[in-house]
Amino acid sequence: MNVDSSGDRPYRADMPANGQGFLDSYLPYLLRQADQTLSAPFYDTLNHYGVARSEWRVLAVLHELGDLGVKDLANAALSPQPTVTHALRRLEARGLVIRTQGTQDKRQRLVSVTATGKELTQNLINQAKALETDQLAQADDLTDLIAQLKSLTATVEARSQQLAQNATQAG
Amino acid sequence: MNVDSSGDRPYRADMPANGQGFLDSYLPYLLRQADQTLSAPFYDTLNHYGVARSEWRVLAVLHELGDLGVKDLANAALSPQPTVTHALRRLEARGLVIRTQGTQDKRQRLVSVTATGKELTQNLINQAKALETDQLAQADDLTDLIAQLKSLTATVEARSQQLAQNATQAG
DNA sequence: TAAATAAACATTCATATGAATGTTGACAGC
DNA sequence: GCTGTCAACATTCATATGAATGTTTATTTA
Repeated sequence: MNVDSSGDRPYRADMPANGQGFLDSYLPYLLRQADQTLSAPFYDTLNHYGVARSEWRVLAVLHELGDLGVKDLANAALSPQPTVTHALRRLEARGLVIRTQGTQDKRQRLVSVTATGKELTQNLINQAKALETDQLAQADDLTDLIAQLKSLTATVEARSQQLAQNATQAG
Repeated sequence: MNVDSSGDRPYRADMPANGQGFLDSYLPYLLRQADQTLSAPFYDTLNHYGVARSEWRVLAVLHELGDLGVKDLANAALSPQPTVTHALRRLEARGLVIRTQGTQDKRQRLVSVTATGKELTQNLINQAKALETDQLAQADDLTDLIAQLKSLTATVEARSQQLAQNATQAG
């Protein structure tokens, strides 16, 4: 594991040599490292637009899935519900989304993106795509990696469900 | 992209169908999703020990690499320097680490883990390993995935360096 | 060597985060 | 139709986070 004391690259580290450590092959570490390395330049973009990361995640999900309730939004945005509610309040204050009362279930709040919000979202997505394209130009083919990530998540998710099931039965 | 409004699984989402969206194949999203799905149970463990995530990252890195200065620590822990300094203050207050003045460079603070800290770290790592083993029991072989992640990070990192280099020359 | 510059770490401070909890509405059993 | 239970979202509040900046020591330059 090489930390590179000299170069000026915050948030990152390489870790080859040093024998077989723990972190060296700890998946969450590697996943987070890859995420940060890929996302770093895009975070500058978000900063430029004054958009928090939680807000970006909400916008991206709404773009992907259309109008959604807060719970589904939180699930898809990989964020806790209160974090999403806070983000929505800020986005609504900026006129980027609107929350309407649910028709069936009056507890629900259906979140939709305004025209302005859609424009901003599209800009952000374009930028994200452009950055990714540039970054991955030199990289190997990724279809395999993507498939493995999805499979991994699905498998672990299923396992977690199974455990929750058992816990419920056991009481 | 299926959000699953019913089941009770915060922080997660599956996203198959719905055609080819953006998020659906956006690597940072998939990486973060995998990370969260894998890490979720371990976060309960951290909670149980009263250890913040940033603190865990610091301890894990120190375990892996031995005594380190704050900057190298921050790099390897994938965290900003102020975050690490805060974490260190808390860890030091709990008697889990100590900071000593650097011998060569008196600006540096060499961070080392106390006996208590090492014990706690070992417990946490054992728990992380146990959880991971259980989670990945059903999963396919991961050596390939790990290699791809490392390669991806290295490639993108190199590209980023290259850009920084050009910027400096141009400046 | 004095001065300017930069590097390592600490500190300040505004803000995002999320755990805990509150509020409102749905829904089951009676 | 009541009553209890649960679900969806909002709110409160203590805390982690990190950008900006300060302080101290190295290092370079004149």
